[in-house]
Parts: sequence; structure tokens; C-alpha cells
Amino acid sequence: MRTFCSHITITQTDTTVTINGWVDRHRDHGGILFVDCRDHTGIVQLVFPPEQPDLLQQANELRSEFVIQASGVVKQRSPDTINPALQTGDIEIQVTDLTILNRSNPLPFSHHEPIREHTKLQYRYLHLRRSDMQQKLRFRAKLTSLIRLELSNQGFVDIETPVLTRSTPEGARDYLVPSRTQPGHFFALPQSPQIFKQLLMVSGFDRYYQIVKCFRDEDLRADRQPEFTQLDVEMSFVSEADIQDMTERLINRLFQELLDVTLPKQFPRLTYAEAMNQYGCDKPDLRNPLTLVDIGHLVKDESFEVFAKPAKLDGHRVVALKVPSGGSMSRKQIDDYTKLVGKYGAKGLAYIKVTNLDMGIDGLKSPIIKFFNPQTILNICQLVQAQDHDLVFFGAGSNSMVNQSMSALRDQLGLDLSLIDQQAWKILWVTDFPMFDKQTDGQLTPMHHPFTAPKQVDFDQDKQPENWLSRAYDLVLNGSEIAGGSIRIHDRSMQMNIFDTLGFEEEAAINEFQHLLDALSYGAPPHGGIAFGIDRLVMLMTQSDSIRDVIAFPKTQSAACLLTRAPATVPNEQLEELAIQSHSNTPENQE
RNA sequence: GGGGUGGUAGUUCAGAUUGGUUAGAAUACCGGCCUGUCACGUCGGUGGUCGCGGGUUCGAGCCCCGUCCACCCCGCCA
Repeated sequence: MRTFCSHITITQTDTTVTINGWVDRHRDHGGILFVDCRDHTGIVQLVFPPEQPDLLQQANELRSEFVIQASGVVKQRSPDTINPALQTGDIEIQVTDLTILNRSNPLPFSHHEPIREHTKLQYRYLHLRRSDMQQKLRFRAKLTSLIRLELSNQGFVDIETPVLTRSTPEGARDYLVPSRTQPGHFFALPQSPQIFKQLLMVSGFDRYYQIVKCFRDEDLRADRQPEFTQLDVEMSFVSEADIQDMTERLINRLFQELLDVTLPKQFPRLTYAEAMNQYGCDKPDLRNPLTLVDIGHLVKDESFEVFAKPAKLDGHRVVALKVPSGGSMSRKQIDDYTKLVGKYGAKGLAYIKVTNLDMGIDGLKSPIIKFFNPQTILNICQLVQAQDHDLVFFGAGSNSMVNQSMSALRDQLGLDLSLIDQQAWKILWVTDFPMFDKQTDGQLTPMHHPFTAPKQVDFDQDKQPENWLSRAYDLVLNGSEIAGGSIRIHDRSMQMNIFDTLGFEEEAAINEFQHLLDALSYGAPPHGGIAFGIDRLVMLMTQSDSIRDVIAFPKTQSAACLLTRAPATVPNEQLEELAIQSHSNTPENQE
């Protein structure tokens, strides 16, 4: 009967146990030999005493990562040899039988040292042997089990949707799969099962869920992989509140049972407009106390055009960002922050250092004060409630530039000044997103996706679709978007109307989305849903720095797998069978 | 497509400010010694295409150009 290493306790003293595992470390004292045996539960110390020379000689062959089975008697350790750092530190196993199940070459890296990312990924199966990686993937499994338990208890039906499906024109770049049976035709891997789950609502599966891989061929980030896992949920006969309710119950249970963390029963809500106004960002990290404060109304009549001009222009804003105790910031630090906002197009970074408010304008230091009426500066200080030794940064320009640069600045300040409580969990809903984004060429694109229902729009009256709001909502945890969804359009003519607003030709829209449009005309119920980024959620819950750490076999930033060396070239016959010709003339392709 | 950081022993790193003898450390590995360690100790040893290619120079790990890989970011990601 197998026992797990760290499950052996002092109550088993003098009983015989058998363990399987890997040699973690071995300590050879000549006459006596200690071996730390490791399995996924932990470590237990094996002792090979000098009284059994044959066994000792056999044990002398043991090296790190050899796979062994050992039987022996559990012994209580004498008080002076107890190791309090080890869960099993009060006992050890006096070995009577040892089997070397497999030998191991020395590992390319030690389990007890940091490893470069490249090496980790190349020998991923060895890296996953580490206890921190074991814990993360086991945590992930617990999380998905709990999700299935909770959702099936709530009457949700788990339904699989196709992986080989149709490419749609909107959204991210598709991964394509050539069809052999229909040369020149291609499947796409799903960016999400969006349309399928809506079709399932039409079918009458009024509560659907699926834990499903999604694929997007876009550039990677620390929190973005080309294939990632969503918890996809859709419900019929619901409004926003029902989806949010279900989400709050689920997330609360996950945090309570997996982390023993109690989140608010209802999550705070911010509208998109409020979030952008206060944080410059639609996924603010609320652990960071800094906020943006509009000061346009105070500076619009000043002669300082850098502020006055955007203060008067539509689509522009002027904001202040107060940094408590920031007055001690060095010239170099401020230069670095200026570079940071420069990445987003800011021409500079104006600031005021507050040294002594009692002295009025003379108690302030700033390169820009001289351009202002002194009372305006004092009004700004009052508005942001600046105190002695504070620093106030300013951003002025187009909404998008100010929001992007100042929210990046806010994040960086949060890190640099340790304003963020790393133990805290701050979750919120962001609601009332605009329906559309207006691109530089004036073209509208859906902010969420083109099936999102608008919020109370009178199509005949309101001819400014860029101002329309949608029934979309995002769930934001510690500054990361961990879920997003919407109430969908269930009316065919409304859907056609939105396609039209997006500039789709009627014929093209009918062609691309025929299956959805048809379905909407056969008694589609009102419905809506949400999709959770499982990788991101697990990343946050396990305090990991990268999504790669919670994915067993992740890709590199250039979307390659260092373990399998995918993607790779294929023989020409394989291409011919698929009616594919490669334009790439790299030497590897010639082989 | 763009900006940044890194690549030196199996591994993790130093050496790069000032170009100069045989490129170091720790750890791992191999061998010896050691009966209570738990990052065991100790003595000795093996181990290098300094990512790759080119250039400057009497001489390049170090300077210059190009390139590849990994990571972080911008663009991109409905």
C-alpha cells in the first residue's frame, strides 16, 4: 500500500510504510546515509543505517531525481534531530527495502535555484516537478472542479462546441486550419464560442457553461497567450443583474473555499465613464489610492495654452494627479515619469511640488507656476486637497492620450511608492460601456462584440452611435480584466441595425452571420452571458507574475513552444494534400 | 512594426566604467574521507564556440554593425 511522503505522521511510529517518489537530496556520511524522498505532497527523510551494509551500498548509488520505492519502519526522531522546517520533521523512515525504479541523468537545472525562462520552457516537464508549479496547477484543477460543481448545482449544462469552425471578419486574427476535403477552404479556431452559445439559447438550453480553449493570433503579453481557457457562460431570460448575481456567487465561493478570502457579497460598480474619469482606464486597480481629478474648468481661461486649449476642446481633458508625500521626488525620477508618459504621446509632464501651503504661492515649486494666475494654482491645490510635501502631476490633451498616459503613470507610481497592498483583493464591475470605438478613420468597431445589446437607443432619434451605451460589463480584479460579458441582441432587425451601423453591407452581413440571423428569427429568447479568463484568474489567485506559470505547456512571446519546437515545417506532400503553397522561402522550408 | 532588458561552465551569475598573461564564483557533476545530517561537512578533479556572423585593432567577453533567442512594454488583442 502506497503512502504519500508528507502524510506520514508520528502516530504511525513503528509501523511499516512504503513510499514512492524522487530523490530530492542525499546526504552521505560515510557510515550512514540520509535521503530526502519527494512526491507531490512533500518530503520525508529516509535513513540507511550502517547495520545493513548491503542496503547501504545499494543506496550509495542514489542520485538526485532517481525514482525509488522504499519500505521501512517509521521512527520518531530524537529531540535533537527534529527538523522543524519539514512537515514530517519529527519522524523518519528506517529503510528495510529499496527499489530503484528508474535512474536519472543530472537535471539540466536544479530544483533549488532560479531558472531562466527559456530553460524552464525547454524542459517544461522537469520544471513542473517543482513544488511551486505543482501547487499552481493543482490549484487550477481545484478551481475548475469547484466551478463545475457550483454551476451544475445551479442547473447549468456543460455543452461542447466545435473547435473547427468558421472564420468571422470581426475581432482578432484567426488561427486557420485548411480543409482537405474542400481545397482552398479553411476552418478557423474559435476566438470564443460566442455564436454557438447564443444558438444554444435559441435551442432552449437556458443555462449553458463550458470550460473551453479559445484562440487568438495576436501578440503575446505577460497575461496573454494565443490559446487560453475561458469559463464561458450564457443564460436565457436574464438581465445584467442576473448574470452579475451568478458571477458574484461563483467568485465568492471560489475565493472562500480556495483562498479563505471573503469578498464583498455584491461587488462595487463603476460605469465606464466613471472609471475613465477617475482612473483613466476601464480596468482600474482599486488597491491603488491615486485618482485623476479634472481641472479643466479651473484653467480654461488661463493664458497657458498647453492647459487652456484642451480644457476648452471637446474630447480633451486636463487632469491633476496628486501624489501624497511625492515632494521628495528627485529630478531623475520625474524625468523617468516624463519618459513614461511620453510613450503615450504626452509632450511633457508638468508638476507642482508643495513645500509649504501656509506661504501661499511662494510655498510651491514648479516650472509652470509662472504661466498662471496664482489664485488658479491655489485653487487647483485646494481641489486635489494637496498638503505640504505632496506633489501634483498634470496631464493635458486628448482624452485618449491623457487617460492612457496618466493611468500608466498612476500604475507606475503605485508600484514605485509601494501604494499597493499586495495582500488585498479589490474587485469591481465596470458597466455601461460604449457600444462602439471610433477609429482614426472614422470607422466604428464594436467595443465588446457586434452581438452586444445597446442600452435604450432610439435608432430614429439618436444619430450619434459613438455615444450609444451598451449592456456590456467587465469584471475587474486588482487591475486585471478577469471576465466580460453582455446582454445580447435577440431581435433580428436590431442585429441587422447594428451590423448596418458598423458599416457591414447587408448582403455581406447576411452571408457571414446567416446562421445567427436565421436563429434570431426562430423564437430566440432574451439572453446574455459572460466569459471568465481562467488563466488570468488563476494567475492572480496564485500570485503568479505571468499567465505562463499557470499553464502547463505555454508558448513563448513569439508564440512558439520550446518543448516541442512548434510551429515547425511540414513535408511538401502534406501541404499538397491540403492544396497549400508556402510563400516562405526560408532555408528550413526547403528541407 | 517599434522601444527596453538580458544571453559568459549543466545551472544561476560576476567579469563590460579603463580592450591586454591562463575568463572567475557558487552550485551541479566525478573521485577520496566522514555514523545524525537535513542547503551536511571536507579534500581533490572534470567542465567554456563568452548566443551567432562580420568589422575595428598588434590584441575583443569588453568597442562598432548585423542577426537569432528569451523576457517586459507600445501598437495589436471585438
